[in-house]
Amino acid sequence: MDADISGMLIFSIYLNVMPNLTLRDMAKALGLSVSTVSKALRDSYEIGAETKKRVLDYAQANHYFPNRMAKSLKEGKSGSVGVVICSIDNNFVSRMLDGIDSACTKAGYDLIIMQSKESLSQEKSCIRQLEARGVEGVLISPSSETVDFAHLSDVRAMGMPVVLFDRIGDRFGSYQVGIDNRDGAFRATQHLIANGYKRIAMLNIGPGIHFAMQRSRGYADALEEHGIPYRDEYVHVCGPLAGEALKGAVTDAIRSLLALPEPPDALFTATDQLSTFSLRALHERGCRIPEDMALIGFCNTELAPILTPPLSTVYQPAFEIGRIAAEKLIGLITGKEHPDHYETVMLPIRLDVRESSRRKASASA
Amino acid sequence: MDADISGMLIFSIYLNVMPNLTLRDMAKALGLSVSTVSKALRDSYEIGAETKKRVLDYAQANHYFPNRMAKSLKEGKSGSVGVVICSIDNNFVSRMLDGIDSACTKAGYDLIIMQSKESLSQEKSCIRQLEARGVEGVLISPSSETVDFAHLSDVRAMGMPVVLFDRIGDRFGSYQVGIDNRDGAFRATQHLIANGYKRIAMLNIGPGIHFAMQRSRGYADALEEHGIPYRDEYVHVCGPLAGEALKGAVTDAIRSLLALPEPPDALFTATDQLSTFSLRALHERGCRIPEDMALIGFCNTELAPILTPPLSTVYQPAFEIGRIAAEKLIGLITGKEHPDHYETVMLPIRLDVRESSRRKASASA
DNA sequence: TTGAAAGCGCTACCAA
DNA sequence: TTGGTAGCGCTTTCAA
Repeated sequence: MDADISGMLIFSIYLNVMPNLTLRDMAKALGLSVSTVSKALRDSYEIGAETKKRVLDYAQANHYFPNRMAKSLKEGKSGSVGVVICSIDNNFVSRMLDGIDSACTKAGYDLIIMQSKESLSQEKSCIRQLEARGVEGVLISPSSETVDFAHLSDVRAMGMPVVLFDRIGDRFGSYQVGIDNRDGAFRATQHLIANGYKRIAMLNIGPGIHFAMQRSRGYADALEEHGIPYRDEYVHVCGPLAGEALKGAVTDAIRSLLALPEPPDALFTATDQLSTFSLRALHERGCRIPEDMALIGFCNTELAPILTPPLSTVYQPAFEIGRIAAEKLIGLITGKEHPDHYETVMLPIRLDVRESSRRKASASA
Repeated sequence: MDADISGMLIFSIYLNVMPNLTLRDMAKALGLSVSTVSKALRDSYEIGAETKKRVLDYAQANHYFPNRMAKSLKEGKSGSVGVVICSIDNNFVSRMLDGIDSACTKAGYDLIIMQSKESLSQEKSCIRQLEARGVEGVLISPSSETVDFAHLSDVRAMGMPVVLFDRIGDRFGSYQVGIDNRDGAFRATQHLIANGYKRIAMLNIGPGIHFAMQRSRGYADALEEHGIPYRDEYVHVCGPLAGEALKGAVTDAIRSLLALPEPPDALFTATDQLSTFSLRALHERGCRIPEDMALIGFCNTELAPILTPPLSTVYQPAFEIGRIAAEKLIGLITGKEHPDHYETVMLPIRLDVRESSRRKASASA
C-alpha cells in the first residue's frame, strides 16, 4: 500500500496527473472486492452498515466519482440528450435552449448541442454523431432545407425518441412543440384593426416556409373576419434572404408600400428581422410611427421596449417551448409517454402592446 | 443467417427497435473475427484489399456506426469538451459559443454545455459532471461568485486542461482569452474627447468586478492623458444589480447627472444593460442625443444601428473570443500547447462609431 | 453479507 | 494477412 502511494506521488510529480480512482483501486485499498464496493456506493441492501461506511468515507476522502463512460457503456444509455438547432447565435434559440437545459438538468440529463447551420447534410451528420454518442433522445428544430425527414424516421425506428420544436409542421409525424403561428398573426392583425387601422399591410418571408404561411393565414383570416378586403398590393414576401439582401428587400417593400396611391396605415411584420429592418426603413423615409404607420411585429428582442417608439410585438414563449419539448422527450425516454401517440403542442403567443401600434388618433371608436 | 434475419424482423416488429450493429454482429455475418473487422474499418495495412471491401460494403449497407461510448471507455477519452457559462440566454454568450463550436467541430470534438447561473456551487457541480463525463478539457467563464478557484486547479491537477474565457483576471493562473477592457474603455472615452466632449460621465457596475474595474481605469486613464480632471460626481456605480433594480439605479444616476450644476455633455456606459437603460432614461427625460448628451457604450446587441439615434458602441469580438479559447484548449488537449505556460490573450475591441456620439456641434476643432 | 465472474463494444497486442 | 485475447470501469447475476 505504501508502494502504491509513493508510486502515485511520483506519477503526480512527473506528469502532473492524478488518475481518477476506480472501483478496483478502492477495492484494493480497502481489502474488499470490486462488487462489494460498487454495491456499497449504490447503497445496496446486501452490504453491511459498517462496510458501507468504510467505503463511503474512503470514496469521499479520495474524491472518487464514477466514470460515466463505463457506466454508459454498461447500461447502454448515456444520460444525455442531443439538441440540433440551426444556429446558437440567435436570441430566440438561446432562450429555447435555456428552457431545454432547465428541464434536462432537472431530470439529470446532459445536453449535447449541435448546429446544422441550415444545412440538411449537416443536420444529418449531427444526428449521426448524436446517435453514435449514445444520446437517449433528440430534440431538433429542422433546417430550412429539410423537406425529407427520412433521417429522423430512421433514427426513431431504431428506438430513439425524437421531438421537434419551434419549426414544426405536418410533414413529419412526431411529438412537436411550437407556437400557434396562425393565432399569433391573427391576434396581431386583430389588434391593429381594433385600434382603428384599416389599411393593414404585411411583410412576410417565404415562400414555402411553414410557419410563415401560417402567419399569412392568420393575417388573412383576421382581415376576413372583420370584413376588410385582402389587397395583394399590401402584402410583400421578402424572399428567404438573410443579412443585407433581406434588408434591401425590406427597404424596397417599404418604399413601394409608401408609394401606393392609398398607402397602408399599419404594418404587420412576420419575423424578427423584418420588424427591425422595417422600423429602420420607416425611420429613414421620415415616416412617423404610429402617426403615419403603425407597426407590430413578431420579435424576440428584449430591446423592443427601448426602441423608438417602443415596438409592439408578438412575444413567443421561447423558454417554454424548449422546456416543454424537453419534458416530452424525457417522458418518451423514460417510457412515460407512448412513442406512437404523436402530439403537437402549440403554445399561445403573448401580445405585448406598446407605442408603435397605439390607437389611431383619427379613429372614432 | 436466415434465422438471424427473421429474428431481427420479429424484434423490429414487436419493439420497433433495430439494435445497432456491433463489430461482433458483422464478424459473425461475414465469417471473420472481430479484430479483423475492426482493423478493416480503420483501414489497417494489415488487412487484405478484398476483405476490407467486403467489410466496408457490409458496414455501409447495414448502416454500421461505431459505439462511441465503448470507444471512449477503451481509449480513455471522450472526444468532447465541456463548456461552463453562467447563462446561455445572452447574446454575447451565444456568439462566444458559436465561436467555440466552430473550433471544436473543426477539430472533431463535441460540446457539452452547462450553465452555472452565476452560482459557485452550481459551477462546481458542472465541473464535476463534466469530469465524470470524461470531457477532455474545460472552457469556463466563471460565475460572479467565483473568487476561489480551487475547483479549477483541482481539476487541472488531474490532468484536465482548463481555459478561461471572457471573464478573465489574475486570480487564477491559466490560459485565458478575453478582451482588453481597459483599452476598450480608454478608446471609447478618447473618442468622445476627440469629438469635442469634455464633461464626460461614466456609468459602471461593480464594485469588485474585475472587468468593470478595468473599464473604470481605461476611462480615468483617457481623461488623464488628455488633461481632463476626473470628477467624482460624474461617475456612478450602479451596484451589481439586475433587471428592474438595475434599471432603477440607472434612472437615478441619470437624474442626478442631469441635475448637476454643470451636467456632463457625454456619457460612457460600461455595460450592455447600462447602455440600453441609459438610452431609455435619457429619452424619458427628454434629453436629446447627442445634442444634449452624447452616448457611447459597451454593447452586444446587433440592434445598436437601429436604435434612435443609432448607438455608438464598443464592439467585443465574441465569436473570436470563443474560437480562440477553444483552439487553445484543443492545443492543450492534443499536447501542442504546454500546460504550464500560462498565457492571457486579450483581443482588441472595435469602436463602432454612430450617431449617438457624433462630433459636438459647438466644438471648434 | 461478501466475492467471483461475465460482459457492455471497442482497440491493441501478440500469435498464428 | 488474420484471429484470439485482454481489458477499459462499471453493473449484475449467481455462488459462497
